[in-house]
Amino acid sequence: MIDIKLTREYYLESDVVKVAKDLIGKIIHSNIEGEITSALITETEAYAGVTDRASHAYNGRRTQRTEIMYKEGGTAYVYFCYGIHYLFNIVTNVKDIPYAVLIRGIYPLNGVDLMLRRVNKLKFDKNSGNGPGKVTKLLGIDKNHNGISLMDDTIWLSSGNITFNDSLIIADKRVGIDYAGDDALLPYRFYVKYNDVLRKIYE
DNA sequence: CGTACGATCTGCT
DNA sequence: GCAGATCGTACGA
Repeated sequence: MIDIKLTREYYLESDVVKVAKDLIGKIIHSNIEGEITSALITETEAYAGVTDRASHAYNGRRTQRTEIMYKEGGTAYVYFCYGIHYLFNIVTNVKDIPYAVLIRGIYPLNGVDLMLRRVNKLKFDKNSGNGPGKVTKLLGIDKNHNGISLMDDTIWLSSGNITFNDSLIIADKRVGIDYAGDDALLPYRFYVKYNDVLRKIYE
């Protein structure tokens, strides 16, 4: 099975929740100043645009920051949070519909030494890639990557060659959005249980 | 212009 | 388990 870069069509999908789930098991790659890393996507969250109170674009909010979310699917939306962290999102759907998927967890595959250096650690454990702030740090993503196209060769995704059985993918409510009222209860977060497949790759 | 706070992580207790 | 770090963004005055 060949590892194929995800195309524009993939990101134009209108059901952002479906994309969030489908991204589990895909591979994310970064080439930051010639330093290449890749990792398996293990946790995501969907943000469903203008009707989703948890979304930055709720109620059609358009500001300098959120403008990126209105771009065509396949665009990177990177923003700064808690004064410390950059969070990486993938814009989906067609232009002017501000849907996005937050990447919350990865397992390092290639460029492991480089990633360890970036987080100043000696070795990984299975928690090293869970948390959206850790994801960007491991991959070397920061605000310079806000707005770039995932068709380019800086940050891109590929199909990978792993398919997780549906029963291994858990849907749950999203994290850290208590202010979103009822929308905080929506099962828009997806993650794969640490399982034998991962153990085999990772240990 | 001033201020409140957030899609969090780490290290120490 | 909790406080501290640390700053861009949004919004109201």
